[in-house]
Amino acid sequence: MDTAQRILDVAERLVQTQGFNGFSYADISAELDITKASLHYHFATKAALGSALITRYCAEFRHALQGVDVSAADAREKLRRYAGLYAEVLRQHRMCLCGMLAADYTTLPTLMRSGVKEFFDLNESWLAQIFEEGRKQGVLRFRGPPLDSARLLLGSLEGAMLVARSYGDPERFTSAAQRLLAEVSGSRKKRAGRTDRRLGR
Amino acid sequence: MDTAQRILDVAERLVQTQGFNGFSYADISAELDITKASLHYHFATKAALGSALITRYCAEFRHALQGVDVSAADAREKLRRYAGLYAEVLRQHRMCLCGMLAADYTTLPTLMRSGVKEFFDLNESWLAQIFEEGRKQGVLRFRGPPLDSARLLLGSLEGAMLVARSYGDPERFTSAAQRLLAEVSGSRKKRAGRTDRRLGR
DNA sequence: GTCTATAACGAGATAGAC
DNA sequence: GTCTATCTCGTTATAGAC
Repeated sequence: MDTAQRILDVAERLVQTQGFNGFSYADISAELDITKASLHYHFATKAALGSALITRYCAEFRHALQGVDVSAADAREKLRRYAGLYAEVLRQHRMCLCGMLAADYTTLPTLMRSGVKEFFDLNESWLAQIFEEGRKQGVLRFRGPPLDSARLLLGSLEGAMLVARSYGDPERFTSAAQRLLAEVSGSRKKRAGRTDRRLGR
Repeated sequence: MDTAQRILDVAERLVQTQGFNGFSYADISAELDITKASLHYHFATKAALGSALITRYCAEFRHALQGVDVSAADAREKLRRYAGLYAEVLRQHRMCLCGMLAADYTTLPTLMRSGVKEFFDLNESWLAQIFEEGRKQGVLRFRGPPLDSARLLLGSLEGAMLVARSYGDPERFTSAAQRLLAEVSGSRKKRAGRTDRRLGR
């Protein structure tokens, strides 16, 4: 497999678990049995490595969102799958890459800052589109502009991940996510024997 | 003023803006015109400094919550004030101390990890109490156990802060917080000329 | 592409004088 | 309590051989 990709794989996991200031080239070097000097051949600076991480993460996320678009039945189901993407990340004991970088934000090089915002923009515009679509189809009921709901959902899921990970308890996330989806999509039903719909896998 | 407190003040701001791995004793030293060696006199290790930060932050937060308890009229108003506490932190371009430390969680010494969870526990149990009180008084309507609502609100506010801070846009937070409070407290009204209730200050 | 070797610097921390 | 001086180690990054 491509060395650059293997480096990105390890670095990605390290950032998602320890933050951008919580790992070093030495950590990657140790895991891949490649010297630090070789790492610098592939990614000259840590800033370059970080930017590459974000670019790849955005591309993969875009792809995942397209997958949700084509496979989910309606807007409500798309939101469930979207939350499922986050749940899957958390299941690997990771934080969202850009959620983590948002914490490190003020210490990041300019290019990485832009990348983090691009990720959020990408998520917000996709979500806004889903909310708009769901409102039109009558499957989602919510107040205000779709973009507001999109931002609320994005921020809330990031925060739920952040806290849940500290407790090492993914169930904290899925519980919050389910409730959040119900609130934000305007479900009115008060069912006693409620079917516990799972988020993703 | 007490030197130890001045050190804590600077360190607190640095953690809230740059993360625990994003600042050093040298940074504090430069700001206070005190040598690094002197800092070590007050806080022997960075871990000790970190633990002291959390302890003080928890105490101050506990105090703030008591203030909300005695001054706010009803449960709904208490939640608004609670969100206002977060808004005030963000206005200073800071992240919640423990929200930030939650990102650094895996790299923290054990004592600090416990402290972060204590902070979250403190918030959750206070919020759960408010939700329970609000339900009893009939001013809040929500589904499920009060603790679930508490966790949802805590995580969502932390996440909204995290994202809003990246954009340097506190309005992103207040907007999300208002909507969140409406959803989580079960307001049903669809008002056209809605009074825009401010969060705090 | 990968290596050895090393530079240049900053980190957390300590010894001991004042 | 605060200082100077220093230690040790880890950090990002480079030079140059293979």
